[in-house]
Amino acid sequence: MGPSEKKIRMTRQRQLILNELKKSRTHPAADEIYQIVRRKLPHISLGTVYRSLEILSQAGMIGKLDPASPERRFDGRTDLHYHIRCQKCGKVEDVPLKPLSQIEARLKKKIDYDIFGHNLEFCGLCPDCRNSSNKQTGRSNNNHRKQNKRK
Amino acid sequence: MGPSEKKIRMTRQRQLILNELKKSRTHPAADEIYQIVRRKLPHISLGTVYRSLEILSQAGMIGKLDPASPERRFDGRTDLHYHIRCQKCGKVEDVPLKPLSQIEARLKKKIDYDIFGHNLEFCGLCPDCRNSSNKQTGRSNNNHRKQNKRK
DNA sequence: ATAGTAATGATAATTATTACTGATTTGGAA
DNA sequence: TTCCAAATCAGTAATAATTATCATTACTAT
Repeated sequence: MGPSEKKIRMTRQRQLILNELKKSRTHPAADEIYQIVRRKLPHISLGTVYRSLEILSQAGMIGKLDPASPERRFDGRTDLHYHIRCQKCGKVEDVPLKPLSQIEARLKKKIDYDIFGHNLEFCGLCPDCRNSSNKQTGRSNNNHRKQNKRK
Repeated sequence: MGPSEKKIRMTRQRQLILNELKKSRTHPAADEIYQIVRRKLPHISLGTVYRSLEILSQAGMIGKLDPASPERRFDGRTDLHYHIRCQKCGKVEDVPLKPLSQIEARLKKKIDYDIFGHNLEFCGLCPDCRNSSNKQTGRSNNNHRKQNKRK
């Protein structure tokens, strides 16, 4: 279904991580999963957990809550609007869609939360990146990482 | 408008950061803003940039693209669904809303991107947190930070 | 002007994540 | 089965983004 699904080797570690994640309803972070799986597999390494989560999510077997960039971004606009992020170059652009003005009220009727706002972000491939290399390399395409040359 | 707006002191640094952010259409990260503003204020510190961005966003004068938690979270569900995150305790829950099945097609008509998916997240206060302390302390309420006791 | 508070710059510390290394496991072909 | 190359592992070091600390400087309101 996703664009980059591969057949992966299902090791004991990956199977266990996958099972625990399927059981859980709490959307755990890597370290929480690590704490859980090490109860059954005490020698598992945190690195393995990170790698497995990445592999499983690339295979479409689990979801990432934040498929976004590693650094936080800011916005001069304060009116409600939405964004699209290019999977390849990481660029973020505003999107010409009207705000979903009803959606918070609709949700409010269904759950007992105070609701302050919402965020909608699209994920895609920008025209530049599509044209520059039509065929993707097959590898993950989050090659946009900063280098924080601290002097 | 937002829940936690305060009158803040508008220093030269904050004014400059705000101006540059208003000018920009690229949703820059802290370090990019730092690179820009230091051209006009060469002695500004990166820490000041981070602090100012946080302050300005709390005052509702700028937006954060990712008001989310610092760690990436994973999900056993792979079908399209949405989440709400409690501002106070950081908990994330699934939300009983049908997927916005048309919205990607609607956007596709307006922009020249390949679109792969979208993410919708609500921001709120869960019943537990609302009831445990009705009055907020006035300070920022992202007190949910991990400690990664490495060993 | 002075006192008190808040913000700054410089730097250190923390946290989440990724990269590296050599050992181990895996699945397919002979 | 047995061998082998490739994939994966555990353990650890390194990196990147962010936050904390702290002494100094700049505002603000008396």
